Amino acid sequence: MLQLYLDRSVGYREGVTRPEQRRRTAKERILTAADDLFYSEGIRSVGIDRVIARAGVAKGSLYYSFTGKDDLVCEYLTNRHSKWAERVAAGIAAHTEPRARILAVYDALGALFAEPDYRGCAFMNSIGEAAPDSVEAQATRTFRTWVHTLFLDLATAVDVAEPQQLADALVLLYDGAVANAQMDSAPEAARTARRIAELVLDDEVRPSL
Amino acid sequence: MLQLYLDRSVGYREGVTRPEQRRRTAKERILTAADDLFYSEGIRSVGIDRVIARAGVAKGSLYYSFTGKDDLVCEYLTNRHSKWAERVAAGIAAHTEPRARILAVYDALGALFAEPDYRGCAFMNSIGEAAPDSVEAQATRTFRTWVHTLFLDLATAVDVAEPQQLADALVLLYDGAVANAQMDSAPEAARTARRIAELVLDDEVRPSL
DNA sequence: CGTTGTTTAGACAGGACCGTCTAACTACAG
DNA sequence: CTGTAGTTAGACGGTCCTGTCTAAACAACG
Repeated sequence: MLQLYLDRSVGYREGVTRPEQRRRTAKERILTAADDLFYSEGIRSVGIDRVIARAGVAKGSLYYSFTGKDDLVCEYLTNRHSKWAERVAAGIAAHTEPRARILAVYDALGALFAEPDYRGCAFMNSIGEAAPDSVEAQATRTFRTWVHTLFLDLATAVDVAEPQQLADALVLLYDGAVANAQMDSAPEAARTARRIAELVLDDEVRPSL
Repeated sequence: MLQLYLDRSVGYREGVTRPEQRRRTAKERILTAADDLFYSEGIRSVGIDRVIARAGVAKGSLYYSFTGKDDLVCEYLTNRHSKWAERVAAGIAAHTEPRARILAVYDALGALFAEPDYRGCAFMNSIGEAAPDSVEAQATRTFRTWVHTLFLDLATAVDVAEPQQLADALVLLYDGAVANAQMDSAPEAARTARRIAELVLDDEVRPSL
């Protein structure tokens, strides 16, 4: 059940915190603040102090809810993963034909890229400066296996000789769209990827006729 | 002309420094050490002290040759850019037919991915945690314009209705291969990208017949 | 009421990191 | 021989960051 905290904002020295945030738990406020800051400025670039200032929370609350920054980072990435997975699943579920279900992923990318504060894939951004055994690297690995199984499942549903090969191509197009959209601030990359994906599908399906 | 420094390694407390490095200028040693460390562990993850220890050089030498870490980072990225541009240009120059010249870029990627210490695109890695006005961001912007003009030039050489559209697709495949190869440690991504590029070329050229 | 779980403000230690500075030494050019 | 450019070792200050700790308040529940 929801834990409601009464409005204690009266008499508080005001920071960036907006009033609605005040009704939520400290952990929730920390997580949304961390998501904002980590995603827009980078995990290593943002210190604990920035996060708690943004959340309007005491430092003790952070170390009460999380074991440390790594723990917070882990939860940040896990949330990013699950939210995106839900969104993609919803996009896919809107279609029944295997081919349309594949293309729906690129449409989901297009909607993502169109968001004003889009700044690339959180995992791609984190992995560049991360150590191989860091929480970032671990979260990225599970994210990548999700991407691969997603496309392999979708590729297996269409009648094609080598689903793995098709899946590899689709993953590459997915990655290309994401990287392209970030580095060039080019949201139309999703449409380009989708167009090429159709080409690949035509090519993989036709020859078996 | 070359500035030769006599072997002063006698009696030096030994670090990681190998003997051949001792004959080069401090600036050169710093740059190769920085390249090794920045590329393999990330710019922000590697401190000045690590770099000078690896180079076997005094801290003063670094601030004698560079104005600061940013300056070193800038030169590191610039070198990465020019070396890669040379390599790609060499690969392209080996062919005369426009189509083959395009595919040569993906072959160059394949050779790059096959290197044992490949760890992705230095620019993609740096940009994730970089501020919009940082030297990393600036170097990345010039790198990206190089990528775009490269493919646009190549695309214009083939007889196609919309070279820009073809170039966009080729850039996306390039980015996809790079991202894919890094995140999944999958050097075969270059072949996948090449395969799809052939498909795109077939599609863009044929309809005008 | 008292207890337990949650939150606050802030001080503090410890470490990493960047950059400056000094004092001296080496190589080479004039 | 003298001066200049390059180089060295290391100390130092200042900043930032993570994580711990304390003392106190508050909320919910029994």
